[in-house]
Amino acid sequence: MVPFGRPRAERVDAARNRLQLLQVAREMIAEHGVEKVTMDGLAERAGLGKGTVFRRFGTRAGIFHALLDEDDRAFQQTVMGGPPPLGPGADPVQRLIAYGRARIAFLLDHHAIVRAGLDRNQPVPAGEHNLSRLHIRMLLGQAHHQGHLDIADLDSLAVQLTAALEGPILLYLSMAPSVPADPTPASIPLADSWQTIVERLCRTPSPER
Amino acid sequence: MVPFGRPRAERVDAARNRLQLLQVAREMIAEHGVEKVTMDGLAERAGLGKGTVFRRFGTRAGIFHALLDEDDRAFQQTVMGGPPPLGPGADPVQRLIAYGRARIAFLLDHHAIVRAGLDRNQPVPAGEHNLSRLHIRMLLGQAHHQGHLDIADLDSLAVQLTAALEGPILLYLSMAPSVPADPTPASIPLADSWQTIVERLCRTPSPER
DNA sequence: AGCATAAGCGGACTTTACCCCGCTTTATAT
DNA sequence: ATATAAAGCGGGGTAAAGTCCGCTTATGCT
Repeated sequence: MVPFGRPRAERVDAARNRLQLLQVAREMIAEHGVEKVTMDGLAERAGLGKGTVFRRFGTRAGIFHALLDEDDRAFQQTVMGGPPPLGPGADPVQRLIAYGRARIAFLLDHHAIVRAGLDRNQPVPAGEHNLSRLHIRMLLGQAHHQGHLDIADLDSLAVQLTAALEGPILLYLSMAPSVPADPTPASIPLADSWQTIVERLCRTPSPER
Repeated sequence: MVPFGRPRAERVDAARNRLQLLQVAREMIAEHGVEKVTMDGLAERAGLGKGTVFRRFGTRAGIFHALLDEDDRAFQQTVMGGPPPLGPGADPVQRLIAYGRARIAFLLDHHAIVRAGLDRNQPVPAGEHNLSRLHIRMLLGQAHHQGHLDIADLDSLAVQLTAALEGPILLYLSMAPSVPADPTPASIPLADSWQTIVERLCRTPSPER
């Protein structure tokens, strides 16, 4: 009588609508940019009611959050299962450096959506299970275990490194509507100084720089 | 005919209203918290029109920005002219560490206002003339000049250190409406790992830790 | 197949940030 | 002292986020 464990799978109409809304949202972003995506407009264009949109995503930021999640999954795949140094197998310090470079590129690629996903009520899409923070924390733990690092409070360090990595893009980078062409040039100084920070923090065994 | 240089000083009625609005805003924050400060409510309680509020502050975030500026001035004073190691006179690396500790405490003290001042349109109160970034940049320059630091791109490094310092509070720290009592305990791990980062980045001459 | 129930749905309603523009007040030049 | 132009002021108007609640539909059980 009470199907306890599972909260009853998502209804098929709900799933269809969710996908539909995400799809329409991407179209609207491609056509007019994130600023022009309104809840009313999205609902109307998808042929649904506004209540439905809010039920699925809770808040405007939630839409962009869901959008980012889709793309993030591919990124996580290469981090968790791809080839070294990004994927497993390489030295943890090398992986940290590679992760930072890849993450900066990813965030710049998606920066419009990332920023639209910020919500001034509620901390950040990232409070507890921020994947960057978790991954950085894990690599710090491994580095520590292998003797590259002798620091006590790895948790706080991970928080601050995550902020150092993502903060510039989330907070400071001009969100000028110009998403001109090549995000790479902007990313290089950030990536280089990320590498510097990591190398100095962890006495890297092979300072090949 | 055209008083070129100066853009004609602020009118006295405007100045009076500005102070009045700031004062009333503080009262409303003290009574019901930042969330309850609405533009209409503020205008009405100050006995002014809504248009006036927007003219003075441009946006809701602008109010909190102005409020923070007032308190920030005192903080800057102690940084620019107070006793070492926060003020001038101490070793730049020691000053960096002291600055981080002081800044974390300041931000936690004001975190409700700080967060209310964030605006999802427009980068951050901080894009170009973020005082933290500027101060950090200056101290890095001094450290470099004194040979504590041999890094090329001090500008990017300053951006990332600023994010490491302020990001956790701006982004990740739970903005739970509970601003319970003593923000200090939360600040200590952050401050300690800030010190760690700075010390490792700059070959501190006297690692007294 | 039929039924009970939880989930989904829609759109009117409320709240709030922000815009606009005609009127008033202040500061300056003569 | 008076004229004039710029700045300030007010409050009604718009748009968009988010809430509510009665109606509809899928789902799982028998």
